[in-house]
This record gives sequence, structure tokens and C-alpha cells, in this order.
Amino acid sequence: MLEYLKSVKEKSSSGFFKEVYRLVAKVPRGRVATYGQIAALAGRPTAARYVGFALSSSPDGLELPYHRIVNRTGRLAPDPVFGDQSIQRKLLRREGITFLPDGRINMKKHLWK
DNA sequence: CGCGTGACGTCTC
DNA sequence: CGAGACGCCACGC
Repeated sequence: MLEYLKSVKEKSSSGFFKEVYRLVAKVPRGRVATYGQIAALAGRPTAARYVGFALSSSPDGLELPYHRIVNRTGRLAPDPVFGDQSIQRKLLRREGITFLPDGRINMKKHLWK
């Protein structure tokens, strides 16, 4: 699995992945986007899972704002991805993003577009 | 064409 | 609120 992802990012053969990277990079500071949203913009409304996939294999060199991508309910990515969710939360808060009492992101207020 | 793989999404218990 | 269960799908083999 990781192998093919590697080849994908090296060859940039996948238009979908490439599109995902492009879109994610466009997310402005202080805003967040959802997997499903990115997927839809990338032309694959139902391929939300793959968005996360693309991000987890983010190409070296490209500094994508992973932390701005969250799932629909405002939940952050699982701990393993950032080592600890608190890291992602810190990054987001630093950009002015607010959290709800339950630790989820205030989607209404910060959702991209 | 089928199999395996998930940073998803949404619905039950 | 936590844990499953499904359905979703691009992409390499």
C-alpha cells in the first residue's frame, strides 16, 4: 500500500491525488476543510477516504496544512498521525481557530468557503 | 474482474 | 459516549 503511494507521489501519476494536494494547499489560514469537501472539489464526492490517504502520504517538499483538514463532525485526525492530537489542536488554535467545549472544531465558524 | 487498503461518513446499539 | 458495521472508492497487483 505504502509502496504504491510512494510511486504515486513520485510520478504524480494520479490526477486525483494531485488535485487533492492542490486543493488542500489552497485552504487559507484560519480555515478548515473536511475530507469529504476536498474529495468533492477534487471531483470524487464519495472518495473522502482517499483524501486522507493522499494527505498521509503527503509529498516531501510540499508543506500541506494537514492540520486544517478534519472530518465532518469537526473531529481531528487520530493521534498517530500527529503523534498527539494536542499538536494539531495547538497548530489550529495558533491560526485563530476555535474549539468547542468537547474538543471539536467550531465548523460553522471556520469551515472553508 | 477481484482483492486489499484506509487521516471517511453516517447509522445502530 | 464508545464500538461496530457498512457503504464508499482510487489504485496497484
